[in-house]
Amino acid sequence: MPTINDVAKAAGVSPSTVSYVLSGRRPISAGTRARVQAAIAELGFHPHAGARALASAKTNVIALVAPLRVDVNVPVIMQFATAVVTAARSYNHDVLLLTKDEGTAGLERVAHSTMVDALILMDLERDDLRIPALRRLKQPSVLIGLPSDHTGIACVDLDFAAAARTALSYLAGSGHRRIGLVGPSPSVYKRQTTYADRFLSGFLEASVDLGLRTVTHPCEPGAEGVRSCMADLDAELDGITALVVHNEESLRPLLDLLHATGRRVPEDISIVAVCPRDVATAMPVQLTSIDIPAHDVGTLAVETAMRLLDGRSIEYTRLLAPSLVERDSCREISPSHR
Amino acid sequence: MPTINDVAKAAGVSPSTVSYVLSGRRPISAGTRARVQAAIAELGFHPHAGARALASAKTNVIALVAPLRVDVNVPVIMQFATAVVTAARSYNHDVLLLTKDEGTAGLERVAHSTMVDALILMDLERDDLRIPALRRLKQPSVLIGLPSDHTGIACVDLDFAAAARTALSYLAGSGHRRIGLVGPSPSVYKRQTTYADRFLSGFLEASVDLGLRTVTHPCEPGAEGVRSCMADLDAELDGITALVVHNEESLRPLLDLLHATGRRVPEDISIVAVCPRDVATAMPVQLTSIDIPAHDVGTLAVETAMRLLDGRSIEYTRLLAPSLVERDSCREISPSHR
DNA sequence: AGCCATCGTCGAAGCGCTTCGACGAGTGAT
DNA sequence: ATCACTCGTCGAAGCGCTTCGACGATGGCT
Repeated sequence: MPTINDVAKAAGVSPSTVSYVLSGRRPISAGTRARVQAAIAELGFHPHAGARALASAKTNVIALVAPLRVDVNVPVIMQFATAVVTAARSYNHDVLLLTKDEGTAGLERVAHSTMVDALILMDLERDDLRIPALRRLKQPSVLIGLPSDHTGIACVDLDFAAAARTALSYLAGSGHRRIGLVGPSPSVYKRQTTYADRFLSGFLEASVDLGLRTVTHPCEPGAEGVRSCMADLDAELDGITALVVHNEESLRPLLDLLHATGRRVPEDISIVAVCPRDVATAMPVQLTSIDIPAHDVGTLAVETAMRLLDGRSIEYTRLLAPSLVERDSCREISPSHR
Repeated sequence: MPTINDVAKAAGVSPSTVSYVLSGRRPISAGTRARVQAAIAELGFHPHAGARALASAKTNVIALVAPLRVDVNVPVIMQFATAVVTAARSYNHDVLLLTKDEGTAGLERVAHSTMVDALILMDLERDDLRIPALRRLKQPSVLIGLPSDHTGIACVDLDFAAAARTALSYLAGSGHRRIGLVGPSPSVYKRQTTYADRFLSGFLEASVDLGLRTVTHPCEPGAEGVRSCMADLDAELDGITALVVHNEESLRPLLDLLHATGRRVPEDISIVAVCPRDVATAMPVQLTSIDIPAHDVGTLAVETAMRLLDGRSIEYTRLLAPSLVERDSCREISPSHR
């Protein structure tokens, strides 16, 4: 492996000049620059990352802390990760992948040993223990999610409350008055993942504002979970004409159940799903849905981290506006039936 | 951030002694060790990763190159990644996540700049362009997959040929004589992902050996793809009594189709799936399946990398034996019907 | 008693890069 | 012609760690 000294000799300049060519931090004449670049190319020189980190106090690496359980929301996690890696690369950074399992200790390990310049975390809980730890780090962090006490920490997420409102006002606009919410699984609530709460409160508020009769229920995974969730919803409110489904995993079994029980979508019951676009379109009925913009959120998280790193101003809380796409799972209720 | 010098002063020893306490490479008296450790704890000292990498020529980081497209096999990718990260941590290593999109350039970048000690790649193609590049790196690499020319490079994977044989001989053992293969999507074949080929040739060989009538077809994703795949299979061979499905995405639509066309599983048609356990059990009919042991493969890949790193011997090609788990999607054909 | 190993510790030399201050050579204004 | 800059380059210091050789102190042998 050639070093910067080898390059310097080959180009007939000093090592510092090579460094300045690389970084552009000082003016270098066109001729010198060309010679240096030629030498770099010829020798196949790549600066040693460790040496660089040591001398410059920057690693050009960001940590991504992901929940690598298999249980939850795998495709969404994957989309976040993809977006983060891609965006990071576009800023000439790499991504160190940590599991949420390592908890606070993992964050401190990579931060204290100066392996990363910044951290991006996903799957935050309401009172996430990692937050106080994050505050103590010298590296900035960006959260994908919105825990309760996030003062001074950058947060990026879909505006789930607005998403719930959007879903309801869309349905209300089509004449629906009796609407059920198929929520995430109880374990998501138990884990206090905040998007569940935010969606739920948005849902409840909007249902008051719009004067709707609504009923909500978490939904265990699997066919049995869906069956009992639907049974509960139906028991608590009859004449339900629409469902809002905030539970990717249950979408499929739910459609199966409705089919099996002879409730046609959208003729007998309308559905608005909250899920990634491709999940909505992979169903036998193309679902009208509110997208979870994982790509945008991931990209924005990286962008925010970069701004933080070079001291530019940021908005500490960025909740992306939901967008609803109409497909084939909703129908208008004619005024006579309202 | 305290440095090793601060620790040395606090403990009243030289920096090198601290280093030896940390690394254990030279004997240190119990008393000294205790004082040093106390100083480390008190100051909250964490060695600077860059400095370490520079001085020791080791980063304790391995690269994981994953296909971060959304299109293929997301849960399996995720399981590999999880296993790799977890295993790496157990060897005190971290994981740098790269996308396959970066191609050869990405590998060279992280390798030449000494960001990683070893590389693990997944989703290899038959004549993967990255292999020659890998050979030129000073860091060792481990492949999850089995490209055609892999001499001198460690490979780990499920033995897909054996998996196909296992599936067929299981079905043959239950009296099935006419069997269809629902293969991966054409794009997987086009990409020359080798597991598809290996499974297919295992399938064809075994069908000859066992004297079966078989027919095979790739399967486009989605309901339409499944429909046309089944139509082709039925057209080319009538009286099919069993299907082997080597296509996770199609499992669900396939079951729907069979249901819709009145073919009951397993009464009218038996199914053996090749997919992760949890996919097999998430279906309305619990599927008899051959597991894709992503966790084992990922762990083994890391283990192999570690052996390579400390110069221990390895087996260059490790194909894990398939294991078939019986569930509810197969039935025995009575001799009179054969 | 004398010798050789071994043990435990230290000092110093790097590892490869960035960055700061310095300095000669141009440039424009006076 | 002179001064004051700016431009382009260099040299050296230093980032925080590992590791090699050296060396005094012990201890087990003969």
